[in-house]
Amino acid sequence: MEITTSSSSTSMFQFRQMTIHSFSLQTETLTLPNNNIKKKKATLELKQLPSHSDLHSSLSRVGATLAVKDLNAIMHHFGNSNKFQHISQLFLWMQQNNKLDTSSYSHYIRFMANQLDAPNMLQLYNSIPHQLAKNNVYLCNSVLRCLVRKAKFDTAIKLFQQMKQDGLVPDVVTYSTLLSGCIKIKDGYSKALELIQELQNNKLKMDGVIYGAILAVCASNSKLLEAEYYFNQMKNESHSPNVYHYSSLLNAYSACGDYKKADRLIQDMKSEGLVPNKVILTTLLKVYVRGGLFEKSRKLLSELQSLGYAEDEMPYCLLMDGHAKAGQMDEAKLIFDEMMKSHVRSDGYAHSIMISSFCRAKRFGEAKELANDFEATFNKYDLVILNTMLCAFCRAGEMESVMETLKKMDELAISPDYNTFNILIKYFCKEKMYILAYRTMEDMHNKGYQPVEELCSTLMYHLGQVNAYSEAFAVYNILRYSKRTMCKALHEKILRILLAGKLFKDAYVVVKDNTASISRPATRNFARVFMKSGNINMINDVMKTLHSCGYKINQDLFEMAVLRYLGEPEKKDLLLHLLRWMPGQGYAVDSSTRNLILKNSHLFGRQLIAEVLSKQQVNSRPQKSH
DNA sequence: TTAGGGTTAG
Repeated sequence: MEITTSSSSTSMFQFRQMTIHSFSLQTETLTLPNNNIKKKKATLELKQLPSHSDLHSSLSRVGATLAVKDLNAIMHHFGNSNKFQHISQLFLWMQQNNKLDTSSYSHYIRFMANQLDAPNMLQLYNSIPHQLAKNNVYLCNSVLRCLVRKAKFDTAIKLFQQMKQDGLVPDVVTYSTLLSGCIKIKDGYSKALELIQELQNNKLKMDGVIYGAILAVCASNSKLLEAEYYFNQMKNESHSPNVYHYSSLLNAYSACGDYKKADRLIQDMKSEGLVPNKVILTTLLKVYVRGGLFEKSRKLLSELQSLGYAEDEMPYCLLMDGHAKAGQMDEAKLIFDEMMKSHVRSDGYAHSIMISSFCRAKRFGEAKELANDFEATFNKYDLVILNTMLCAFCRAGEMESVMETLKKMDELAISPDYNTFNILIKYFCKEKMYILAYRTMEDMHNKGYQPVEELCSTLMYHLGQVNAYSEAFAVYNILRYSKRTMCKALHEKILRILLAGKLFKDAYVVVKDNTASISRPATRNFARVFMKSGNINMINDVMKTLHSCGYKINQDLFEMAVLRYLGEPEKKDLLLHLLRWMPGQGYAVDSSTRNLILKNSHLFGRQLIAEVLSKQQVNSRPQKSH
C-alpha cells in the first residue's frame, strides 16, 4: 500500500531504503526542530534519485524547504557520482529560485568543466549577479582555467580583461593559469611576457609554478637565452628547480642542438640530487640529434634501451626524423626496421615519419608501401597520418588508394585541413582532372582555407585550356578576395582566358579593377574584342573607363563602336551619347566614320546627327592643329 | 570549501 504512494520512478528497493533511513533519522533526532527533519528527508530523497528520473518535479515539491548550503551539498553529491544531467537541472533550478551563492558557482564549474563549452562558460560567468561572486578570485580562476584547457586562449584573455573591470584582483594563480595557455599558441612568448609584466606591476612574486610555465613557453618558442635567464633568476630567488624546469631548459637547448650546454645541465641536475628520468634522457637525445651527433645519439639510444626507456617509439622517431632530415634516408630506414624487429610499441608515428620522409626524398614507391603497411597494421587514424598517406598515394599515382583514403576520412568524420586540400588539388591537376581540382578548391575556399597563388595560377591556366572559363574566373576570384598577395601578371592571364571564353563582361571587370597592372597591348586587345563582340549597352562605359585610366582611344575603336550602333538603330541614344561625350575629352571621329554616320543618319534623325557632328568639328579643330 | 604549472615524436 505504501509503495503506491511513492513516486512512480522510485523502485521498491529505494523506497525501502528511504523509509528505513528516515525512520532511523527520526529516532536519532527527536530533539531536532521539525523543519530540520524535513530538510534531511528532502536532501536524502534528492540524493537518492536515480539518474534517469525527473529531478525537476522532486525539486518543486521539496526544494523550498532546502537552504543554499543543503543544495550545494546535493550538487556535490551529484558531482561525485557523475550525474551531470542532475547537476545542470539542479543548478538551473537554483538559478531560477535565486538560491545560490559563490560556492554553488564554483562547484558547478568544477563538476561541469568538461561538459560546458566556451560559449556556455562565458554565458555562465556573465549570468553571475554582481553582488555575488563576479570578482571572486577562485571562481574567476576556475572559469579561466576551463577556457585555457579548451584552447580558447584569446577568449580567456578577453574575459580576463572583463573580469578586472568587474573588480577582480588577480593573483599568482590567475597568472599561471593564463601563462599555461601561452605554451602552444602562435606568438605565445610575447603574450607570456605581457602577463609577466602585469604580474610584476601588481607587485606579485613569481613562484616555482610561474617559472615552470614561463620556461615551457620559452622552450616551445626556441627562446634559449630567455629560458636560461628565467632559470637562473628562479635559482637566485631560492626556488629549487625540479625535473620539469630542467627538461624545459633542456628542450630549449634542443632547438639549436647545443649539446655542450645540455651535458652541463645534466651534470648540474645530478649534483642537485635529481635523477634524469625517461623524458629528460629522451629530450637529451633530441638535443644530440638536432646537433647532428648521430654516433652519440646511437649510444644514448642504447642507454635508453638498457634502462627500459625505449619501450615506445619516441626515441626511435627522434633519431629517424633526424637522419631523414639530414638526407640519410637509408640510416633512417635501418632504425625503422630495427624498431619493427624488436616489436617496439607504436602509435603510428614511426610510419608517419618514414612515409613523409620518403615522399620528401621522392621515393614514392617506398612511401606507398609503408602507407599500405600502416593501413594493414593499425586501426586508428588521425588527420596527420591520413594526410601523410594521401600524399604518398598521390605522389605514387595510386588513384584507387587515394579514393579509399578519402572515403575513410569521410567515414571517420575527420575533416580535411589545408594540407589535405593542397595535396588533392595538386594531384588532380597532375592527373589532368581539372574540374575535380576546381571543385576541391571551391570546397577548400568554403571551409575557410586560402590556396596559395601558384596553385591557383596553375589551375586557372589549365581550366582555361579545357574551356572551363567561368571556373577559371572563379579560381581567380578566390585568390583575389583572399588576403594573399597576388602577382600582377595574373590579371592579364585571366583576361586572356575570359576573352577566349567570350566572357566579355567579366573581362571588363578585370580591366576596370586592375588598369595599372595590365599592359597596353593587352588593354588594346581587350578594347578591340569588346567593341566587336561585347554587350552593346556597355560600349560607352568601356570607352569612358579606358579613357579615364589614361588610355588614348584611337579612331579604329570609335569606328568599331559606330559600326555596332549602326547595326542596331534602336540604340541611337547610346550613339548620340558617345558622340556628345567625345569632344569634351578631345576626341573627334575621322572623316570616313563621319561619312558612315551621315549616310545612315535617317536611322537616327538627320537634325540631331547634324547638330551633334557640328559640335565635334568645332571642338576638334584645335586638336587637329597640334 | 572553492583555484594554478612544466618535459619528448609525425
